[in-house]
Amino acid sequence: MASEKWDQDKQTERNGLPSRSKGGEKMISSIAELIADRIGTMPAGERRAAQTLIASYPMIGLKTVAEFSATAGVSSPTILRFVARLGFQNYPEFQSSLQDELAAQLQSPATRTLNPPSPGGGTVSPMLEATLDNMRETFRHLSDGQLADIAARLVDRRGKTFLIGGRFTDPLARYMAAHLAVVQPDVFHLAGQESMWRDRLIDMGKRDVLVIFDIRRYQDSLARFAEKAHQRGVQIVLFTDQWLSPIARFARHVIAGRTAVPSAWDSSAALFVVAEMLIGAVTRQLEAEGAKRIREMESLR
Amino acid sequence: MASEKWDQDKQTERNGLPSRSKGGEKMISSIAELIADRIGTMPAGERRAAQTLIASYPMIGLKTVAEFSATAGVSSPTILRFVARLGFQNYPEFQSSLQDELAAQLQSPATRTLNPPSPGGGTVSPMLEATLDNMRETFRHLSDGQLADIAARLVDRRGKTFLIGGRFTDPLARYMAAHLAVVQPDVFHLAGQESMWRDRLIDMGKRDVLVIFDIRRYQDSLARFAEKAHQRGVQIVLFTDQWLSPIARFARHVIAGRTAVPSAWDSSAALFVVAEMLIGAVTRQLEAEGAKRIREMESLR
DNA sequence: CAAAATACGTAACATATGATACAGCGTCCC
DNA sequence: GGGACGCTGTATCATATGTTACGTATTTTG
Repeated sequence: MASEKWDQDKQTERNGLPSRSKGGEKMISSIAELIADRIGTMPAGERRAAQTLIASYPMIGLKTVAEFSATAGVSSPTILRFVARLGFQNYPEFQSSLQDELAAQLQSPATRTLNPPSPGGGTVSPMLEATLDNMRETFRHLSDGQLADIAARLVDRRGKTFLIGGRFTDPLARYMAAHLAVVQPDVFHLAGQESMWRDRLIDMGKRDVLVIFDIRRYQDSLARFAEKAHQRGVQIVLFTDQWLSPIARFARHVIAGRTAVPSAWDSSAALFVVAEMLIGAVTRQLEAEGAKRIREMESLR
Repeated sequence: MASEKWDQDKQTERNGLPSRSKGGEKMISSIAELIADRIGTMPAGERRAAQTLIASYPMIGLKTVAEFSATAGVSSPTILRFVARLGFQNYPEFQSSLQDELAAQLQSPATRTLNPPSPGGGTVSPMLEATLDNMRETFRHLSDGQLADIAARLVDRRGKTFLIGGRFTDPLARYMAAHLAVVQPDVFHLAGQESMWRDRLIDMGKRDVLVIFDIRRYQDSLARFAEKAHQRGVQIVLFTDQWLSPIARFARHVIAGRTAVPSAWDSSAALFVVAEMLIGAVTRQLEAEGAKRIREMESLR
């Protein structure tokens, strides 16, 4: 009776990561980091391979060399040179390493939740941390109800929607306008000279909504504009920072986002996220009509 | 754009699970369930294979038939009969299916976390969760070093900086341009008609940097532009999504942000945050000169 | 208990897959 | 502007890998 080992294969003395021998260097604990570390020293083709792998990490690396090379748009040998440069003896060894890493990840979902404790030198991590905190804080003070109200106001299509922003926040207004305009008519982004938008005031009335982005340092021109719009009965939705732009006084809805980050600039990321959610909420509510509209629009392109 | 399922992975028409043809039967959505369903009807050897796979699911299934058979203590043909009984045509097909399953899991970490749907049928929270996850994921694959490299490239002021974006991402380009233009000269945002920017190509050369934002659906016009710029030796920095815009091919640096959220739209929030960090990094490096410049600018206002 | 059917492993086979040699091309440097 | 170097793709090669055929062992059934 064959009590021996079956297809006994040479029992892979599975190596972990390739030798990062020297002391004093930074700790490399995953292939992704290894790549990030060396991507700077790679030639163009291999860098494409690296980027492709990182983009859908690590799945591509588990497929065959041929598939990998195809998605990366390079030849097979380039892929092999790439893994060789990472320090692996051959492709299967590289794949094994990826699998081990995956296995470890799957077993401890905890490690997925947050980044490695962020080494001291990291100039990025503190900023990322701050940004994430900002978002949590922003949403702690922002209920679903409020967002739903605003979304409802934007959906209620008896009037028009105008959007405008300040020096650095105008792109947010544009971003929101670009999306809203797809799902509903009468969405206008106010750009250009102050005199330009002031003239649009004449088109605005009670049933219209004006979305304003204004963070420090608040711009007088925006405040003036907001006041006039308010006088005409326009409903104002204000995106501002935690210190509240003076426009808050005229606004029907105020969204106060946290903006503090360890940088010379304030961060608009939290406001950006709120804007995206509003876009999402509006789109969802318009699903029925919106779908038709979107199809029409597609056929026009 | 709109109306696609949000975590929909482009490629892989790859057969999902084997034919669970009949209606009325219980839904099988993973290979693990499929096995649990059929393990009762399997002969001894295949059952050992099944148990082995379940025990360290799904890693063993990604290895070779030989390794699988060895760990299960059966012969290779038994493994093959096992996967055949599950309904797969051959072993590679079985592996692909496992990989797809894994990829789906990895891409929506939110679902792993098993968060209670949050009070009030909140439409907001899942989106916030997804957004935060996107950021964590994005930065997991993005090292300080890479950002520093790109920042250095932007700081190295022997050339000009051009920024451009797609239909919905152009505001990001604007946002970044607005900030960079404050701390350094020769920053240009390319807007308007395609013909407008194409004419600017003539000003671009080896020492210049072109920052492009391009996410699904990728715009041909941007790709054409990128290619021409690349031919002129312009250094391209690409902000894209995890599926990589075709422009990645020409890019010197690629930043792949996660964009999947439970909404009809893709989210650019992660890219926005990266952009802010880049702005911060550049500003920091230019501190000395920058401070002077900013003071000058202040006095001009 | 005998005979048939099923299950399983051994060994040979075909091929998909990774590895290598080499030549063309672009780039950098002198 | 010319020569050397390095990078990349094509074509070829070796082999690891999945697959199949077949004979033996085991279980099932009348």
